[in-house]
Amino acid sequence: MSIKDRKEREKEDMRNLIIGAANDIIHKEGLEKLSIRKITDKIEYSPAIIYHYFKNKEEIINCIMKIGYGKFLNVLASVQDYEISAEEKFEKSLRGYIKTALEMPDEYKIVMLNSSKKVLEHTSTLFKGASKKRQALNALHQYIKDNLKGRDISDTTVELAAQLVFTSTFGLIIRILIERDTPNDQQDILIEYHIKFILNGIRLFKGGIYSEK
Amino acid sequence: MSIKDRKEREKEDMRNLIIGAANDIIHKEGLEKLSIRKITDKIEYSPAIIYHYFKNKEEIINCIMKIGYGKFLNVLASVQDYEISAEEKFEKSLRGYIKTALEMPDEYKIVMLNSSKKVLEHTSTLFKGASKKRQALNALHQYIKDNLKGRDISDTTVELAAQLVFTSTFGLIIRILIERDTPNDQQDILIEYHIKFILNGIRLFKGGIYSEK
Amino acid sequence: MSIKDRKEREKEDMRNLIIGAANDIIHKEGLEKLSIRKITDKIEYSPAIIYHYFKNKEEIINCIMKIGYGKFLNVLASVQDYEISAEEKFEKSLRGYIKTALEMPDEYKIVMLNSSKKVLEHTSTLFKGASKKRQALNALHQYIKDNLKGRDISDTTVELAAQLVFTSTFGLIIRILIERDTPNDQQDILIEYHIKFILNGIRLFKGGIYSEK
Amino acid sequence: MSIKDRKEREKEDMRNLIIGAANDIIHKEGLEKLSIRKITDKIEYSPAIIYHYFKNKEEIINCIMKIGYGKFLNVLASVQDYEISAEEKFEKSLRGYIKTALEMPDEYKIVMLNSSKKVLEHTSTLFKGASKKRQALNALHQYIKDNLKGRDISDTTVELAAQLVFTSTFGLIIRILIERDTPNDQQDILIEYHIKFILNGIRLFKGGIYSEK
DNA sequence: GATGAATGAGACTTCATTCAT
DNA sequence: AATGAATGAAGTCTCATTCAT
Repeated sequence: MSIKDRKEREKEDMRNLIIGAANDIIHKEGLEKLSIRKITDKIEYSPAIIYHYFKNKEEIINCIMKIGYGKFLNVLASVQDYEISAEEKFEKSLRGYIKTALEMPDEYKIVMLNSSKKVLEHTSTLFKGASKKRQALNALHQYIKDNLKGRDISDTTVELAAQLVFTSTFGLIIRILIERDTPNDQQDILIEYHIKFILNGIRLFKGGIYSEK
Repeated sequence: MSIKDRKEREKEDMRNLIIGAANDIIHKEGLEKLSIRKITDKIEYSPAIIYHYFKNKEEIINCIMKIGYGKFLNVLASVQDYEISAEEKFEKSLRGYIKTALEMPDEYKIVMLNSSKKVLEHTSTLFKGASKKRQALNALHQYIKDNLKGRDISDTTVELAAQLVFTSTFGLIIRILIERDTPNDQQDILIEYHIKFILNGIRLFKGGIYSEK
Repeated sequence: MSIKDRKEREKEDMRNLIIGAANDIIHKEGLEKLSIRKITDKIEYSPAIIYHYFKNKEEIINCIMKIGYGKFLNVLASVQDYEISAEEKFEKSLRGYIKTALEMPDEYKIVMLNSSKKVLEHTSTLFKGASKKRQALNALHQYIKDNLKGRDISDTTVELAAQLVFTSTFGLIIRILIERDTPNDQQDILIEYHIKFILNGIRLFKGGIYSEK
Repeated sequence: MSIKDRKEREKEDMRNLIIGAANDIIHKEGLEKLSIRKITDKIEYSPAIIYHYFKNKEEIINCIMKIGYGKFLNVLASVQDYEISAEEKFEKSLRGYIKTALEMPDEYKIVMLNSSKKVLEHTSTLFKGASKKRQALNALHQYIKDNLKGRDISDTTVELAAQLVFTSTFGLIIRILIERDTPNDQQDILIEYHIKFILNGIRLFKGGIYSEK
C-alpha cells in the first residue's frame, strides 16, 4: 500500500507545485496573462508535464478557484463556530471575513468576481432562499434573527437584510482591492466604520423602526 | 461644407460600428477575449480596416472606457442637479444611479473594476479627501451634511459615511451584474431595501446615535 | 501651350516632392524601411496619390537611383573636363570624386552597392573593356596611359590599373560611409594618403618597374 | 550520456538546418527579405518551430553574423600563423583572405557592410589605433613595419598604410561580389594585379620614396 | 488632382495541446 | 514520469495597392 500512497503523495505534491506557480503568475500578472508555458518555466519543467496532472488549462483554473473558495469556507466555518448570538462575536466574525479576504486578494477576486455558472453555483447569494444554501449568509441570517426575538419580522425580510449586509461588505472589500494603494490606516478606519454601520443597522430592526412593507 | 460633414459622419459611423461590435464581444465573452479578428468578423470587414479608424487595439478599449465613463459623468451630473437636500430627491438619485449602472453592465464593470492607474485617477473613492474630488461622493457628502445641521460631526466622519454608502451601493450593483440571472423582481426588492437601509442609516446620524470616536 | 507647360511643371514638382521625402526617409532609416505610408505622411498627402505620379514603389526607388547616378555622372563629367593629363589636376579630380561621394552617402551606397541588373548596366566596372564604356574609368585610363608615353604597356594592363584604382577608391569611400563616426580629421588623413599612394603607384608604371606578365 | 548527446546533436542539426535555409534566402533575396515564414516553408516545418530553436528572428540573424565573423577569424588566425615577414608568405595570406571572402559572399557582405554598432565593434578599422585592436590590421601593420627596418617611419604612418591596404582590398572584394558575373579569369587577373600593386606599394616605403608629411 | 475606404498578403510571435520516446 | 519536438490556430499589426468618388 505504501508505494501507492507515496505515488499519490508525489502526484499531489506536483499538482500543488503547479497550482502554486499558477497562483504566483495570477498574482503578478492577472488571470488573463496566465499561460502553460509561464507555469512550466517557473517550475522548470516542460510544458507537456502539465497534462499529466491536469486535463487542461481550464482544470487548473477551476482547481485554483476551488481552493480559494475552500479557504473561505474554512473562515466561514470558524465564524459559525463562534456562539454567534453575542454581538461582540458577530463583530469579530465580520471583521475576520474582511481581513481574510484582504489577505488573499487574488483568490477573493477570482472567485467572487467570476460569472461562470460553475462558480456561481457556489457563490451566488442574491436569490430567494440563498440564506439556506450559503453558509456565510446562513450565519448572518441566524444572527439577525436572533436579534429580533419577539418582533414579528418575516424570514424573507431577514434574508434580505443578510443579503445586503453581504453585498455591502463585498463592495467594501472589492473597492479596497481595486484601489490598491489606499493607506492601511485609511483602510482600517473604513472597515471599522463599515462594521459600526452594519451593527447599528441591525439594531434598527431590534428597535422596531422597520415595518413589513 | 456638407461633403466634408458627410465624410465626418460616415467616419464616426464606422467608429461606432466598431465600438458597438467590440462592446458586444466584451459583453458576451469578457474584455480579455476581445480581439481585432473577432470585431472584423462581426462587422464583416477585413482586420486591417480597424487601423483606419483606431491607432490600435488599446485605443478601442480606451474609447469604450471613455464612453462608459462619460455616461456615468452624465448620470452623476444629473444626480448633482437634484437639490439633493430633500430626502425624497436623494432617494431618487440613488435609485437612478443603481438603475443606470444596471442598464450598462459592461461599461460599469469595465470602468469600476479596473485597476489601472489611468482609470483610478477618475474612479478611486476611498482616499482621504475623495468627497471633494469625486462628483458622486460630493453629492452624497453634501446630502449627509445637510442632514446633520445642528449636530457636531466632523467632515472626516461625514466623508467616511459617504464612502461607505458608495461602497455598499457599488457592492450591490456588482453582485447583481455578476449573478446575471437574479429575477427582476428580486433585484427590485434588494434595491429598494438597500435604499431604505441607507436612508435609515443616515437618519441615525440625525438621531444622534453616533458619537465621534 | 502654357497651360500644358504649367501642368507638366506641377507634375514634376510633385514627383520631386515625393522623391525628396523618400530620400529623407532612406537617409534616416535605410532603404529597407522606406514605405509608401511614410512618404505620404511626410508630405501630408494620402497614400493613393503616389500612384498618380509613379507606377509603384519600385519606380520611386529606380528614380532615386537614377538621380543618384546622374549626380555622379555630372561629377565625373567635370572630372573629365579637366585636362586630366597634369598630375595635379588628376589629384584634384580624384579628391573631388571622393568628397562628392561622401557628401551624398545615401545615393552613393544605394547605387554602388546595388546588384540589380538594371543598375549594373551603368555601374559595373570590372569587365574587360569597361574603360571604354564607363566615363569615370575612361578618364582614369586616359590619365594612366598619358603617364606611360614611350613605355610599351598594353591597353589591357592599363585598364586593369584603372580598375584597381577605382576599386580601391571605392573601398575607402564605402568603409568611411559604413563606419559612420570616424572623425573628420582621420577621414582627411586617410583620403590624402590614399591619393598619395595611388599617385605613387601610377608613377611606378612610369618608372618602369612593371613588366607585362 | 549518449542519449543526451544525441539530443544535443539533433538540436544542433535543426539549428543548422534553419541557419542554412536562412542563409539561402539571404543569398537569393537579401537580408531584408528574410522572413520566418520563408525559412519554414523552405525546411517544410511550421513557423512556430523556429521559436524552439531561436528566441526570435533577431537571434537567427545574429547567429548568422557570428558564424560569418567566426569564419573570418579563423582565416585571419591562419593569416597570422604564417610567418608574415617573408614577402612570399604575405602574398599568400592576402590572396587567402580575398579567396576566402569570395567563397562566402553572403557572410562577407552581411558582416562587412553592416553599420550596426554591435557589428562595428568588431569590424571598424579606420579609427586611430585600429591596428592594435584588429587582428587582420595588426598582421598587415606588422608586415609593413618589418619591411621598413632601418627606415625612420612613424607607427601612425604605418597604420595608415595598413588601413589603406585593407580598404583597397575590401573594395576589390565587394565590387567582385556586387558585379556577380565577372568571369573567373578576369577576377583572377584583377586579384593578382591588386596583390602586385599592394606589394609594390609597400616596397616603395622600403625604397624610401615616402617622407613623413 | 486627390483622397478615404478597403483589402489581401504577409510580417512576427504566443499559445494550448498532442505525441513519440 | 517526463520531455522535446511539433503544430494549428490565433493574436496584433504593417504594407503596397486599388477603386469609387
